[in-house]
This record gives sequence, C-alpha cells and structure tokens, in this order.
Amino acid sequence: MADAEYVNIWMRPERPARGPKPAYSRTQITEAALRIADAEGLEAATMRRIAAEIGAGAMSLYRYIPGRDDLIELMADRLMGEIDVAGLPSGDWRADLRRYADGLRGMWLRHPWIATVNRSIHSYGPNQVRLIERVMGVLDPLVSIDENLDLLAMLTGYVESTAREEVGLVQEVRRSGLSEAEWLARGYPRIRQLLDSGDYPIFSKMVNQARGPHLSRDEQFRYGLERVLDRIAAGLPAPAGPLADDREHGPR
Amino acid sequence: MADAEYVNIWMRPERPARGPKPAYSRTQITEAALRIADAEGLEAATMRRIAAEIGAGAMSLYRYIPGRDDLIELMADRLMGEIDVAGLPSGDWRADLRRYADGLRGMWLRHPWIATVNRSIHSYGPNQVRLIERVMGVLDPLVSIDENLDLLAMLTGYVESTAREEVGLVQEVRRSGLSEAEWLARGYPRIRQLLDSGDYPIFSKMVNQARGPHLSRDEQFRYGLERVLDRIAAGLPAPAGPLADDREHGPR
DNA sequence: CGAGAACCGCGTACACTGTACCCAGTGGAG
DNA sequence: CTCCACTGGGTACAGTGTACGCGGTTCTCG
Repeated sequence: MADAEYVNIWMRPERPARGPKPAYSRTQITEAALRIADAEGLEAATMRRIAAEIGAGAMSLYRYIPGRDDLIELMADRLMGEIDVAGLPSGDWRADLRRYADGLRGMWLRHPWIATVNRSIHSYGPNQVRLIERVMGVLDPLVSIDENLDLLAMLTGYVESTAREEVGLVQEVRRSGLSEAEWLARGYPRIRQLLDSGDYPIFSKMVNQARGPHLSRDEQFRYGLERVLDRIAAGLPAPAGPLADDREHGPR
Repeated sequence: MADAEYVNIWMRPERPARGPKPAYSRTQITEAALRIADAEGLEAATMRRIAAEIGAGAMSLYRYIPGRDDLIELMADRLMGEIDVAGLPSGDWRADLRRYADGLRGMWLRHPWIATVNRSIHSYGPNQVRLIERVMGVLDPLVSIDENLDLLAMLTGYVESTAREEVGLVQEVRRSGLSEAEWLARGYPRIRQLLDSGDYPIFSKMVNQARGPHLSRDEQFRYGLERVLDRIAAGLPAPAGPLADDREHGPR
C-alpha cells in the first residue's frame, strides 16, 4: 500500500482547473520528443533535450507529465494513431487486414525506436484501443473472440517480427555513428572467420547464397503477408473444440 | 575513419600473452551479470553491481570486457547456449523443430530481460551460430536455403512474439515493485473507464469473454505451435510464383 | 640474474541521466 | 481586495558508463 493515489497517465487530466495558463502542452512535448527519437534514437530524447527543443526548462516538463516513462507511453500511442484504419470494417476482410498490416509496418519503419519499448495492457492509450477495436471488428462477425485474438496475434506477430529485424539493423548502424557500408564492413572479419573455419557449412550457404537479388524487402514482406492472410482464409481452425480430441472442452 | 582498430568482441582474445594472472574471467563476469539480470532485471546489472557481485572493483571489469554493450552480447550468447539442440538433425524434422521451439520459449521465460536486447548479425556469438547451423540443418535437405530462412523466421517469430508478450508483463510487474495482483488492480480504473464509455464493444467483449479458462498459456502455445508446424508441413510454397496460392489444406 | 615492458586491480573523476525540492511570480475565485 | 493553486524553472542529488592514471605483479629477454 505504498502510493495509493497512483493513476494511469491516461486518466490524469492534462490541465487542472485554476492557475495561470500553461505555456506548453502534452502534445507539444510529445511531438518534440518524437522528432528527436525519430532523428537520433529514443535514448537521445532526454528530458533536457526535449525541453531545449521546445525552449523550456528541463523541470517544466514535469508540470505536464509524471515522468519519462509516461512520456514514452504518450509517444507510443501517438504512433498507433498513425496507422490509418478509418472506416475499417469495410466488408472485405482481406483488404482490411492488408491495410492494417501495411500501416503497422510503415509505422515501424518510420519510427525504429518503437522496437525498444515494452507495451502492456496498462499502457493502452486511446489510439491503441481504437486500433484494436477497428481491427478486431474486421473478423468479429466471422469468428469467435478467441480465434480472432489468435489470428490477429499471428498477423501482428508476423509484421512486428519482420519489422523488428529490419529495424534492429538500422538502430545499430545509427548507434555506431558509421555509414551502413562501414558498419557492415566492420563485421566482415568475424563472418570471414566463421566461414573459413569450415565448421558451419549451412551458415556459410546462408551467408553466400541466400536472399537472391530477386526480391526486395518490401516484396518479401508482401509475399509473406499474403501467405499469412491465406492461413487466415484457409478456414477457421476447428470451431470451438480445440485440437483433435475434445475431451477437455466440457463447460465448467 | 574514426577508430580503425575496432574489433568485434568475439574476435578479441580474453587473455593477452604476458603479465600477471587475472583474478577473474569473462565467463565469471558474464555469469554474475546473468544472475543479477535474471533476479532483478537487466537494468539492475550495472557495472558497479556486477563488480561487487564478484568482489571486484568496478573498473576491473574493463580489463576483460570493452564495455557494457559487449557484456550484454556475451550474456545473450550464453543464453543461446541454453537451448538444447545436441544431435539435432535427427531425421524427424517435426520433432526437431518442436524441440527447438520449446527450448527457445523456455529460455525466454527463464530470462525475460532478453526481450530488451537487440541482436544483429554482428553480435552472433558461437552459441548463436551453432544454433543456426543445427536448426537450419533440420530442413536443409528438404527445402531451398531461402525457403528454409522463411520457414524458420516464421517459427522463431511465433515463439518470440508469444514469449515477448508474456514476458513483457513480468518485466513491468517487477519494475513496479508490486505484486502481480496489485499491479493488475492498478489498471482496473482505466479498463473500467473504457468499458463504461460504451465506445468499444469489441474491446469489451475481449476483456470480458476472451481466454476462457480451458487452456493454460503453455497449452495455448503448444496448440499454436502445432499449427505453425502444420503450415511448414503443408508443403513448400509456390516456388517464385506470385500470389494466388490456392493450395490451402495440404494432405494431413 | 637483473631490467624493462606488459599487464594487473582499482580509485578518482567527469559528463550525463532522471527527477525531488524549492522558489518567485501569476491570475482566476471568493 | 486577498487567497492560493498554479506556473516556469534553477539548484541539487543519487546513480550511470567509462577515461585516465596509479602502484604493484609477472613475464620476456638480454
């Protein structure tokens, strides 16, 4: 029973009733932090730096935001708002899910730092909730709520894990301060060592032969995406009875 | 052309030729850091804390490790070594991949902090490379290298994205310093607010009805895993051909 | 065997982080 | 008018990663 008066950032009103007019605003601060994080990574978005960006003193930010973690939640939810799902249950579920997936991927590539933030149900902001509502609405008339969750987890998992891989590289290149070519070159000796050892024939094949020049990353993503959508289309998995034997399916 | 003499941690020998005998070792330091990270999270594993754990001065660690980032790479690779893939191309590809997936998931659940570290090809340590070699060896005789990569990306993506979700909660609960129940309770007002607004009927349905009590998380994982394996079994995707892959339910 | 170099553990110091606390000033409520 | 809740923000503090340099130890080589 430490701090009983804790409240989530989404329930904490931005402006109280009385007093002088604030000079800044939550969205202004969030936007400034976003600009810095996009340009130089999340760790560059320090409180002092953000404050400087909007011409404020460092401690002024705390009049608007309880702490840095909450600010990051605000930023993350701002990003969810970038995914365009207006009018989403359109009737064509496949087109709808494709649009969601493309939007999610685009957002990740635009804001690589999102890979480093943990999101839990507590941090669901208005944009995140609206996104869930819209996207789950797509399959809601067709499947049970549990199946809906499973299928969307599969879809989102696909998009995020592919994006995470791409974005991880971008992050690390930036952190090194080198150009991408220089950064790659820096790793060659190690790779060479592994290849020359002769102990890893399949790994060698992967490095040397894989990823022929025939498909760009976007094309690969799209192809894989269609296969995930195929998987969804392939028909709902066994209705409510799970696997082969439905012995533990009895109602409790 | 800043620091031309940079070398990867994996190419940097632990001990030079001459001089007095070191009192500690890389593995000892890595193990200590691991213990702290497992117990209190990665951010608790500071250089001073690790040094104290093994009874050394903070700066002594830098005789063994270039910096904290490299130490984290050592830790991550140590974790990869926990995944048991001995004698892995056994002939039964399905059993092999299941074993890999179970091992990967187990490792994640044992070391939740792995969710916060970015791994790129440059950081592949010996255990990671050996893991790749073994696991890719499973499907290598059956499919092309590109298909192999795609299929394993799907499998690994499934395991990691489900584990990431579970583990994210654990992380956040710990960071709050509360019990899991208290932490959950802290979020209720917000959820209640969303539900009471009436604007999110599907979200409400999700919160109220989803995840019936019939399946534990492990069971859910295993069920989903079998479906991913089914997908792999379903036959190789159309070669380089575009979409419209109308093969749905392959032979079972 | 003795000298010098290479290495050891580690104390001090620095730049930087998030943020607690405090201040003087401001402007709406009574 | 008087309150006083609020404002922006300066100072301060604990804690971070780590550069630098010290005196002591141990190996190599003449």
